[in-house]
Amino acid sequence: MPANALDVLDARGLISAASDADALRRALDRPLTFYVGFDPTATSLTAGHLVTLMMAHHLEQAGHRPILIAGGGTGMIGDPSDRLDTRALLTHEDVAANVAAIRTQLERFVDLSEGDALVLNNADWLAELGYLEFLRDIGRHFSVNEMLATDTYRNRLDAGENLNFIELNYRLLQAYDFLHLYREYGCTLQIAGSDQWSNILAGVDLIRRVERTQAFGLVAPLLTTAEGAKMGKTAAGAVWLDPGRRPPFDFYQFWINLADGLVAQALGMLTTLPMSEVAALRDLRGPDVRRAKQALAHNVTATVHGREAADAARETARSLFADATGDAEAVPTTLVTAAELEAGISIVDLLVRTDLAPSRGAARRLIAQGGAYVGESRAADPEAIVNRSQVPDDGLLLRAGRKRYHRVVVGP
RNA sequence: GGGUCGGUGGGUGAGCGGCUAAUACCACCGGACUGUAAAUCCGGCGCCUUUACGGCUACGUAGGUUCGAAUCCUACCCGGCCCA
Repeated sequence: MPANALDVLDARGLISAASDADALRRALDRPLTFYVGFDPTATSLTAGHLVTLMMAHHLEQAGHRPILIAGGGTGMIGDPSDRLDTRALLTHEDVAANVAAIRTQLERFVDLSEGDALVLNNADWLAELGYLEFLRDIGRHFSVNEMLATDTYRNRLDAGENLNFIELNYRLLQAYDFLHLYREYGCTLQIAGSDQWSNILAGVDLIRRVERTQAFGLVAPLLTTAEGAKMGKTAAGAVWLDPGRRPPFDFYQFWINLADGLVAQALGMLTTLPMSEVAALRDLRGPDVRRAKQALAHNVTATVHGREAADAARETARSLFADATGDAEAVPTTLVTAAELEAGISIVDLLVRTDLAPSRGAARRLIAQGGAYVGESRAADPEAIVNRSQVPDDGLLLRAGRKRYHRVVVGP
């Protein structure tokens, strides 16, 4: 008899609230169908989505059926949760493209190849809703007083920010999704991050009122930075799961560079390591915390980008930061044509080309402040030119600051 | 629809005719120290360049007044509050 999924999630620190824990535990004794939604606001998911993806992963492992919703319908609206500003509306085309792109990423976490796991687009049922019908059948179950009393909406009002009608309706649509999935697929559990708690409860309530059935909600704590900000974004941009937007090596490095205080939590929530191993890693102190970070980074990178990419990232990181053995295979690479190199490229241009500097001015600044390296040597002269002869066959390694690396390779 | 207040750089938010590429704080970047961590200290943080008391662009949008405008005027767009 395998452990109850609720206990598995709880042990990993993935539960922040459950709508009726005792009844849910009983329900999880037998296979059930659960769902989790993702807003298609970009062509890639980010590190911030990992928490719910892992929840789904563990539930599936425990024998439950996942339904993953790429929210093409709700994505048209924009979730106001946790935001004080109004979201920009996405076009139909954007949403469709994003949904398609995200779908492939979901497969990393949930096995869609066999069994009856589903990926659905809620636009399929939301788009055909009749307004009058929706108001009459669904809208009547929602109290505006109650909605305005919840943090999500009250914060907006208290802050003197605009809250438009579209956003007020987001909750109804999400609740309707849950109802629809219950009716069509027998889905009785919705999971998400804790910012979705009240939206989920709205769905649970709706199902109870309309179907006279108990459904459940389960939310995970949000991983936050040391400052309490939502994790998953850095100044350099979001931590995309798409290898094209955030190379696996950089993704690995993101986890290595995580603040110590977050490591214990992240090990439980985001890795697939057995809890016995997690417990041991959590006991590490001082410089040894790096070992925990390596385990974290490798495991998460392997989940997202595959074992091979994770191994390569780890080897490269070791050679760059530890022993300087091994090679820098996995460092993000930019191709520069032989012709360009024959003519010579200024170091400033190269820093911009490789995204190590956002502008030429920033590149000059970087050099002036002593933060730019070409190979092993610190670049002192912003006017310096890099020639073909300076680029070895395996590429010229550029460095910005202490730990941002990029390689230049002679291309066609 | 009426009244009123407001829209400034990634965020909060000063400035209210020249001294302002624009105070301050946060975030961020580089250096030192370290454990590829945190804290701390130092420097930086619109774009371009021949790096210069240089050029260009920028304070919701479009015009206007002025030798000179983020700062004044007009119209429009967007938002808060009050009234309907």
